[in-house]
Amino acid sequence: MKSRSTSTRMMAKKKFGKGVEQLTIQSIPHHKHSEGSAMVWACMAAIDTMVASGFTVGKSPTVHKDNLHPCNLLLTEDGACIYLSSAKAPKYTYAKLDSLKAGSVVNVYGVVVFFKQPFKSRGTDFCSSLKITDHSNEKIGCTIFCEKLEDHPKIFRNGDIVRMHRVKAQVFNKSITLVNTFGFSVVTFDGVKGAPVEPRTSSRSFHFDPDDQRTVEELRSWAASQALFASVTSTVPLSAVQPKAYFDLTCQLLAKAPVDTTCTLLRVWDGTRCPHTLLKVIVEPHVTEGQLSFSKERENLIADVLVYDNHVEVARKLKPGVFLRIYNLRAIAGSSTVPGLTRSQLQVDHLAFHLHGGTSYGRGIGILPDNSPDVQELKRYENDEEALSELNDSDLLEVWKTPPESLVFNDEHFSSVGWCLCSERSCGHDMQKVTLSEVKRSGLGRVHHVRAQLKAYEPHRLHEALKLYCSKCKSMQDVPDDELLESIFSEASKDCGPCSPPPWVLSGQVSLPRHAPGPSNRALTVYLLTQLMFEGSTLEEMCQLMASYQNIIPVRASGGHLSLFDLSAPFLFRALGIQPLQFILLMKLELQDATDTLDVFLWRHAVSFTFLLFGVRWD
DNA sequence: TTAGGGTTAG
Repeated sequence: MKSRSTSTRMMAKKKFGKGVEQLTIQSIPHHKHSEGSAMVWACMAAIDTMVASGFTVGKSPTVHKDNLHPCNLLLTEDGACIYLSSAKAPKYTYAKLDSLKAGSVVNVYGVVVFFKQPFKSRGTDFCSSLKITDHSNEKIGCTIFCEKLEDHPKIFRNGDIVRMHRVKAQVFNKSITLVNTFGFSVVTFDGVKGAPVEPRTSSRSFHFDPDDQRTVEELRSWAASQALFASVTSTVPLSAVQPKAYFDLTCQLLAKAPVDTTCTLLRVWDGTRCPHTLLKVIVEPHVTEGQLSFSKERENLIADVLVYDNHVEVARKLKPGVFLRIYNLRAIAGSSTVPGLTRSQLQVDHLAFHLHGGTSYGRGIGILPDNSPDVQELKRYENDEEALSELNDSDLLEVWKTPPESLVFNDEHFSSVGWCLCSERSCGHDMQKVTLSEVKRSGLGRVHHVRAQLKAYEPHRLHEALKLYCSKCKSMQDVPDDELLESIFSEASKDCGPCSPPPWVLSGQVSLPRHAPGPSNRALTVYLLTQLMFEGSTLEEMCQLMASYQNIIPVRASGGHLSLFDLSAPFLFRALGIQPLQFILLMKLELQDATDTLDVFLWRHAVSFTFLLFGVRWD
């Protein structure tokens, strides 16, 4: 076996995988050399060329056991060499998507504008369906059949960039489509401009040179300038979920349990708190995989997701702890369609999450690798929540973690003082970043991504971020301290004088006790109004009573005495139009970039995360 | 071979 043609013919007897021809290389002691030396030329999947010289060809002693090639290459100790011919690696050329000819096998680059996670076909393979585009603006559908999931494109979001080798152009419904063919391989890249160009692939080796780097960066830049994704779904955290909406959820799986043959429960969280009350599904503890129960604080952050039909098989393979993106998840409020599963009938108005059967609109479950930027971001949120839980003893924190319900800011109020209001909104991370001056020019009600430098922020102490907010008139004020309270009373005392009280109020005079501070013999005007104090009522009952009575105060029996609830309990003085104030957290950031500066308000959870981020004092 | 994007109806 001295010639290249001989060796090539020999290797063709056996194939391993698709297009890979292989001989085993063994090292043996010098005295066992046999059958002369050989120079062998091998081509592995037409990618890497290897030249091996000074080897001995021998019969494989294990051919009947391993069913591999009948010959071995035996490595001698006298100058045998292997030449890995990276310089001779074929130079790939890539077809533009508007130049595809039916029947041709090509290599292509493209920006993903639609994709489905691999799903089981009716045949032997998993099937990936995607649509890609490039500078030509042609959009080409692609169908990838591979038996192994790891051979499929690792696409996580629209905008990702794929490079495919050896796909065949076919005509279907008068349009060109691409289907994988013999020797197919695919590599995927993050589509975010400026992100590292790191290939996602399970291949042990693949071709990548500076031209590829340039191509990826050019496609990123081009895609950023195009409106490519008119997608109806987007990645939304639990804190921004809207009932009835379809959305993509990036989350961590905490536990799972089969519900029946067509439905599996996934218990997930993303570190954010959904403002809606979430439906909780009952399952038998012995069928639950993962943690069975959680603290009350954590439970409030966990979403129960019901996945159906074809997704049950995918869910079966998931391990608790894994990071997921659930595509085309649906939030449904008022659901009573989980028979026998709800903990009580009171859950009928709670928010349920369903991953319906089928793959329409990319519906499916994808596993995110731990090193993906999305997972890193998720971990930051989750860690923040962990930190908050540990500090749960603080009264202040309790107030902080109890955001008022239905808190709605009035945009006009803030725009009138020239400040930009950043309310809690969802935004896809594939949004293009804009400059601060563009934000200022774009008007109210828009959602933006900006990258800017923090110039200043206030307050510097957490307790100063706590404000009192009126949901009725939208006003906001500092929490009064003793000094402020004193000045409020002092100011009000100057306005004392005769007035006409409402007819349902009794009025009179009382003398201050002799030992009271201030001038002696002072008399104060008093007004008496009827108040109802209720003991033992539920919140719901209190709310019902408020519709019928003017003034209501909830009370309790404490140590044999009548006492008030703590200040967080609602009370009502409708007679004088009093509206209980709510605690909120507010923080102001001053941002700057090359184009402008911008004052930004953060509120609710955004403040807590920012304080943690800045290491601001908690006292 | 398979699928060939375009919502379950729990």
